[in-house]
Amino acid sequence: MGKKGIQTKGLIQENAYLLFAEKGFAAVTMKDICEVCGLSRGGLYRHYGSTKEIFEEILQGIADMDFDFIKEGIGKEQSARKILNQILEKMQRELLDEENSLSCAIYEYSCHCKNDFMIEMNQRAKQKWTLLLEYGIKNEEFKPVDIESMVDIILYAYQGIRMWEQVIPIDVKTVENVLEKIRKDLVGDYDRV
Amino acid sequence: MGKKGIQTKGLIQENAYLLFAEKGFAAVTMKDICEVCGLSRGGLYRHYGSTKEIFEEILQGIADMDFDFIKEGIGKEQSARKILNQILEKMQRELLDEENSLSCAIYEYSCHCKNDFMIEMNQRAKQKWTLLLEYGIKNEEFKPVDIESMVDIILYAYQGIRMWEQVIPIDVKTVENVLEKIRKDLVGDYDRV
Amino acid sequence: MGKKGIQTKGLIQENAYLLFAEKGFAAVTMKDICEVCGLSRGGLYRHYGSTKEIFEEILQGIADMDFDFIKEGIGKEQSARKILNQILEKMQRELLDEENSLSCAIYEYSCHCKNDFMIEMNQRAKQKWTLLLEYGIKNEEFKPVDIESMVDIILYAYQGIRMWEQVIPIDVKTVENVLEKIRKDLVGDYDRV
Amino acid sequence: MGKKGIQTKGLIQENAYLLFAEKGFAAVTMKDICEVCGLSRGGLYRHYGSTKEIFEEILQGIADMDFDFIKEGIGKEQSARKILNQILEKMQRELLDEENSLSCAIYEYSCHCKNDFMIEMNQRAKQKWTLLLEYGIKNEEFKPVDIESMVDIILYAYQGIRMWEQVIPIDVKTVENVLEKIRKDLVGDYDRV
DNA sequence: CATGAATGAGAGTTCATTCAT
DNA sequence: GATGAATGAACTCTCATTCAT
Repeated sequence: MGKKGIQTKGLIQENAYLLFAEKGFAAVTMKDICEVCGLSRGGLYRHYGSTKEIFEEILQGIADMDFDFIKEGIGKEQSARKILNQILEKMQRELLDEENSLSCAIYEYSCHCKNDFMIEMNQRAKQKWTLLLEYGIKNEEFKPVDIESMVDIILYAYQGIRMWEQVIPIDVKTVENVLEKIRKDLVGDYDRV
Repeated sequence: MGKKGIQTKGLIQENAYLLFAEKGFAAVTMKDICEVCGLSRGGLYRHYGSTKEIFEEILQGIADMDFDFIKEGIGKEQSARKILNQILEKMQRELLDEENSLSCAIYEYSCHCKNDFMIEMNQRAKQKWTLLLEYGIKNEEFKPVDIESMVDIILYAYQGIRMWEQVIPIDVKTVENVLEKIRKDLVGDYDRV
Repeated sequence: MGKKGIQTKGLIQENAYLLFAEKGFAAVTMKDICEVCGLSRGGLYRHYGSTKEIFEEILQGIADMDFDFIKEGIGKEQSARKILNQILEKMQRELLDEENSLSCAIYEYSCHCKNDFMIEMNQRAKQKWTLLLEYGIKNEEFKPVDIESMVDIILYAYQGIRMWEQVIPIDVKTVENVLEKIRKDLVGDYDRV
Repeated sequence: MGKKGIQTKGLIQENAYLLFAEKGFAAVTMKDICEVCGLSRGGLYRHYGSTKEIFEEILQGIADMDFDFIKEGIGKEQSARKILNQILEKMQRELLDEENSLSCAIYEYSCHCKNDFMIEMNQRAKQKWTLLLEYGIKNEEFKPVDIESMVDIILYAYQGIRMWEQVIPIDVKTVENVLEKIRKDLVGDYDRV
């Protein structure tokens, strides 16, 4: 594939992303994508054979950008509380930027095209949180919670909000409530960095 | 509308339910519903003008069957812990019966047809849990948690699982973990009814 | 057919008339007629098998009410000019009451269901005018015009206006122009009754 | 739009014209047009979204070819009588070629899709005739008739025949009668070019 | 007589997909 | 690589028409 081809693929991904964020997965047609990309039918098909294919490449791109700073932080022997705060802040930012969220689309995609993509994503997230909790508890920075339960509730509450905010208006307060409860469950009331 | 008509509407709802549970909302066509109901095109259109219409009637039916036993329980001055256990058991049953869950469909529907239905459902659920927590705390059956945070995390964790179990395999353990954590946060380790 | 049946047929004709006047012939469906009559499908079909059937009965009713006062007038040896004025006034009234005109519908019907109905109507009209012109010329009340040409131009100009007023706004002036020219061609400028 | 597209549009217009002339406006479906054009459904929709759209383009084409030789003739200071004879001959040719007349279709179209197209066509025609009559009277080639009445009767009689010949058989004689009367009203009996 | 449920044919419309240019 | 014309399948929706009640 030449330089031009790669460029066009990039263009397609960018425009398709916005479309998926806006309309979900199933409602987006190849025709729609042609239009937002200013590309002809044949032109699009030269690069991708279906919306599924395009979507999967977008997902792959996202997965690759995942937050690796947990591992990094632990490697650098940073404070567990500091890492926790960073994550919670990142989560908050994401939860409040509902606009450009692919949540709907990802969910629809997953329901329709059963595959292991989501399973992997989920496992990765679980692993990271487990790592962090073990690290924090070992260092006596976190309370000795039941790690498994805690990780489960963190992840599903996060995902729950992430998805429902597409459907019902969720105010900042709710997001703060949930994140704050997580923080308290882990570090108690002592402090807040 | 005669007796026959009501019967047919019921038939349509039952069959459509299964279809929506299986395929989500958007992927179901009027034609599909015709087929599963053994009804002709015109016959179906006699009763419903769109999948949306059918889906909304199904949702309404569900909403009407909502768990009112919280209010009842409080009215009868039952133990808060007993009520809690009942709810948690109900939630568990629902979470483990992923097969017939409309979660996907509801979510898709909500994303595509923005309306107040979900908002109402959410508010109702919040109200009920708030009621229960206030009641339990007042009676000193529950720990004096921050009610708002607790309710938020309960609901979103529940919804998070409910939805993601359509996408990734969730084992019984996870469900138990989450529900158990909720129970512990409220009543501590003392007992389990 | 019982009394009730005749009543219902009358009801159907009245309501269908308005519908045909409003929407033309082809655009009216049996369903539409059911609705305006407040009748069920089966109920309507008991009386008429198609819109064509209904329309033809309506037309028959109209044809029967045709202006027979030309013959009457001549029989009573009335003045030809007086009869002419009566007819022209009647035509004017009809041309100005475009609202309830079946023109569109009749035309559509005729185009689609070629039959002799229109031919008969046309011939009858020609006969009557010919009669009147012969009578008037014989009595030296009318100028000695070429009867055939005159009758043709009268009838087609009338029909032309009748139809086009459904499509373009025709002002009173135009109607008066045309009718006045007919009068002048026949009786000259002497007088106006 | 490429060369191929323009070709196809032309093909569609030609074939659709014949269909409209045969069946009127409303009775023609997109499917019918597909068939006569030997085009697939999607292929037709590529170019036109509805029969209305196609019909309007055909009408536009006709309007553009309108008889401009009145203006030309006057510009070249031709004899008014000569111009009149040309027009009358053209009208006669049109009135006798009922086969390919869009009259029915235009009328139906106008009844159903009220718009200014017909009004414009009508005004244009009136203007031209008025121009000619003024010119002829000024040059003392025509009798000093009342221009407005005369124009009205000419146009509506013409339209009347044009439309009714779709419905009732009109013989050559009738057409000649009407046109001859117009000629006589204007130039008298002196001569015939 | 009248109702309204049901059938089935057919029109409108939209797309994924292919292909000549 | 890219264009846009064309195909054909699938879906939505509307009716004429029938029939059990």
